[in-house]
Amino acid sequence: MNIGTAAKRSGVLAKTVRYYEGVGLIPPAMRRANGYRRYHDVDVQTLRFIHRARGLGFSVQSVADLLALWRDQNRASADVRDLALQHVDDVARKIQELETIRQALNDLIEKCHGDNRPNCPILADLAGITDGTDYDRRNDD
Amino acid sequence: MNIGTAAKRSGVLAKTVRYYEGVGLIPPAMRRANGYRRYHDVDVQTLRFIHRARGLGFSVQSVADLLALWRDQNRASADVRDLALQHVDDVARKIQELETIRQALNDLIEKCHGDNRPNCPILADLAGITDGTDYDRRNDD
DNA sequence: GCTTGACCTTACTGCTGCTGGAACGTGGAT
DNA sequence: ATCCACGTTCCAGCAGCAGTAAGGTCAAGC
Repeated sequence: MNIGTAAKRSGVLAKTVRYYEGVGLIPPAMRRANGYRRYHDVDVQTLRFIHRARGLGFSVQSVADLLALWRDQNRASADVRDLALQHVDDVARKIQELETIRQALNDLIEKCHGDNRPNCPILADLAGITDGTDYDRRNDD
Repeated sequence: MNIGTAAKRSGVLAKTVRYYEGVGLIPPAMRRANGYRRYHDVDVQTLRFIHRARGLGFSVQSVADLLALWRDQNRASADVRDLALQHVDDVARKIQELETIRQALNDLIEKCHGDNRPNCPILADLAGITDGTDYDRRNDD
């Protein structure tokens, strides 16, 4: 099959397949006489694997590692698990950061009237005004 | 003061200050006779504003919008609030995505023995094996 | 006067992970 | 003959900086 078919069957865009080849995530495809890349079912499987792993947020480098383990019949499942643990750790940390941000934003939003008047605790906070002054009676900036 | 001092006082790296000037987030600084950029307290205030806004995850473009509102004495606080609401929405969506990923990863990790043996439900899942077969009695790939 | 070291300047490259476009060749149907 | 969908390569661009090169400047110490 050509790249378009492999792309459709795997869920990876043809453009992205070429990119993956370019960065070495997948080996260079065999070519037909006309120069077209030729793919087989096994390649589609690999692309699906990649697609799922990327969907779980693994970096392209990590996907490369996972692929290597997948192909290694003598792998230890502990190595795969470690990769996943490392990743879930990163994800958890990222979630924490975003939760902190969300909380801070919600606090600020709650305090802001959101009307026609210029006074705004959000801007006041960004500007570094953090005292307890009633923002309705002062100039934020 | 020079850029290094402004950087230290604001928390923004000197390099980043130049970048912000380059992309138009802040106006070009006045120069001394020797070509050095010269900053004043008001610039440090602006940089701190930017630093905080970036810390809350606002994009550089959004920070530009916030800065414009900050400087606009006739702004409506509703406009600021809308920006914040839009952003907190994006953050919440991102958190949701990451939560979904985390859940999926944890489910997989839980199923994986993580020992010396090659059998690994994580790889099996990525490979698309999703039936209920006991993974201990089959070959994942 | 000279060196040292910290600071400043510009300009360019690289990072992640694609995505879009230009400019062109190919294949199959009408 | 023509058309369109598909394929090819290469180059540029997104965000938001960080790193590095190759220099200029300035104050302090000897």
